[in-house]
Amino acid sequence: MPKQSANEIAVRIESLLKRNRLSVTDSRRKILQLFLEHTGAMAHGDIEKGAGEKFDRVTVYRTLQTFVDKGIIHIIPTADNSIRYALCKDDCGEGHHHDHHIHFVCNHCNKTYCLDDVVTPDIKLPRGYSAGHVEVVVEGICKNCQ
Amino acid sequence: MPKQSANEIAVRIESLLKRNRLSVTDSRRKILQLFLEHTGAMAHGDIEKGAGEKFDRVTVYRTLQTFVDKGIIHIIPTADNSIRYALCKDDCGEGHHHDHHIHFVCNHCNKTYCLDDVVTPDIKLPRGYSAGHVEVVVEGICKNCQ
DNA sequence: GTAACTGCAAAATATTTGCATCCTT
DNA sequence: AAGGATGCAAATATTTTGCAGTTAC
Repeated sequence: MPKQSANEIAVRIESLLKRNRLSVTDSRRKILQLFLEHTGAMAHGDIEKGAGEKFDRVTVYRTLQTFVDKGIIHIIPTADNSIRYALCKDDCGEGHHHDHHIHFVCNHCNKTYCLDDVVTPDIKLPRGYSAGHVEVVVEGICKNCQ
Repeated sequence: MPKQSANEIAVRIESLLKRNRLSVTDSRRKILQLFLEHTGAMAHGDIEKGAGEKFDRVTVYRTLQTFVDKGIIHIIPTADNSIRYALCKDDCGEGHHHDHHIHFVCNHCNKTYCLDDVVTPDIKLPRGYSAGHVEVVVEGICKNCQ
């Protein structure tokens, strides 16, 4: 991925918001910026802190909820009641997430990654069950912690 | 599965606790009973209510934590911050869970099932990542809701 | 009898809601 | 100007901790 100028990033953020019919506000810009800068997924707390203590916790809750609803970010479930959020690929939209990649949680650095190149497998279910979305979370050691 | 008498169940519960070096107390007995009676996984709230308003919320927290530590139950992550718990197979023990089955959440009845016969797939990770536990949660319509 | 477990109170956290004000369009 | 978004206060809900009393072994 080529390094982007600050300006390119700003444009990208703005277009992402406009495409989703959201007004372009400071908090939304900053939270999206965080997601773009950050490798891996972020928990609510990361976002609150990462944004430079600038805005209210309530705004973070509302902004994340809005982004999930619009398909801008998606939720990665974890076993410890601390869900994490990550950017969706561009083909997600309101009401329809299309994320078919798996997620990876490093046991060492505790980061969560979207492995966009690893597609969720087909799961053969017992008779009578029909599958919708498949969520895969692999836990292990990431490439930076080997 | 043959229907078990109340007595058989009581024996089973007691042996499960003793095998894990836990003292046999009322709350533990009742919570395990709930798990055995209940098809599918339970959230914290289900357990609190299900047990007949009998014991403290704190006891439920502590009991569930103990059971997870001992490998008696396992956690099923969800995307909505409401983790669920389900009984492990008998070969799990303290410090080592061996649950390789997938989980299924029904979008209609909202129950969560352990599909013990469906084994988690092998996931081919990018170079540099090494896999430990793989968690798969499939969302769809269960056999009772078709 | 001793260690382990429970229940209560209270603290610490996390999440949601209402409303007045401010910002984007 | 109008609708949407934010920030603050406060209401709820959730989870954790300390401790004294009770129970299992």
